[in-house]
Amino acid sequence: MNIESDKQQFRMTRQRKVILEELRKVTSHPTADQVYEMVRKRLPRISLATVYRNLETLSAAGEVLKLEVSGTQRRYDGDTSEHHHARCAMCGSVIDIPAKAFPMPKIPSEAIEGFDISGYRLELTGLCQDCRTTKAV
Amino acid sequence: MNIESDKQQFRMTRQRKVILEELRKVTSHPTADQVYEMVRKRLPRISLATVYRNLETLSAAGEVLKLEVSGTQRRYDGDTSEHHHARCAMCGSVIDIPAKAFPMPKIPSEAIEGFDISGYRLELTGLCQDCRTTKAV
DNA sequence: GTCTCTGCAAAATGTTTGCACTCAT
DNA sequence: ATGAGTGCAAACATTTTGCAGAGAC
Repeated sequence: MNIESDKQQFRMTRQRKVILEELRKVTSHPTADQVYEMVRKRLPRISLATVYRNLETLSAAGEVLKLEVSGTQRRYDGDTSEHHHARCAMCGSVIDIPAKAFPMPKIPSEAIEGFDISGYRLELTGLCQDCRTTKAV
Repeated sequence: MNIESDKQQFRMTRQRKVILEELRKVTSHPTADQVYEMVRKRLPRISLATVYRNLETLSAAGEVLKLEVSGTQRRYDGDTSEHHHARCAMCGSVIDIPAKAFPMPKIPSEAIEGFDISGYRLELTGLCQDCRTTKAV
């Protein structure tokens, strides 16, 4: 096997570049179709399938995070640094929580009950500021 | 409005009873169609829609938990006591982790960055015993 | 008898895939 | 020039819903 064989395989297409740029711009954790709408303003002929494929590719490459939060739709995050997510029970929006605002216990190095833990995913729930100040429903 | 008006509205139909019984029997966090298969052995004519409707009703009533774990399908848990879940990265199975095996920090009473936290959902990831002992893939 | 619940089928939702063409390398 | 990437449409998987009839209360 060639030493060069594991070089960059991804082609930075216009679509991929714009998707990544738009995702990096926002902190709103958009769904695939929200990304589609954002990107469509710059590339009107892009298809939703391309958005899905690129979000998959970019998350596999570690450029964006694929979030598995509550709700029916998957969400994507352009910020790959360590942080938690909080989801508003009322409006469903997802905001970032800095890791140090809610420090997690260390993962035990020994297996818990036969399960070897390597990581965790924490989703906080509650009410966002908007929904709290607009309590009157 | 009548003082009696908020009495029990749920009818304990045969279908609902069997679904609850089957879910209480297992610790495997089955998906809706797995529940369907379990229940079908006792009620061959039940429909998948009825299973979905009853899982919804039972979770709204607090009798079972509707889990929002990673993956494409929703899972249900007949055990409503406090515990975490760990999902095997290899086979996708979900097991229970007792709350005291992985104690969580207290939720700060003050809002974090404008977000009023009321709860959390923790999903541990790693390898289950089966997949660890069968490392050779 | 009333009104919730059921089974069935059809619809809705979110995501993935096959294919011929395009374009980054 | 090559093959990864694209747009389109169609397929797919999961969940929800409309409706007429059944059954719990």
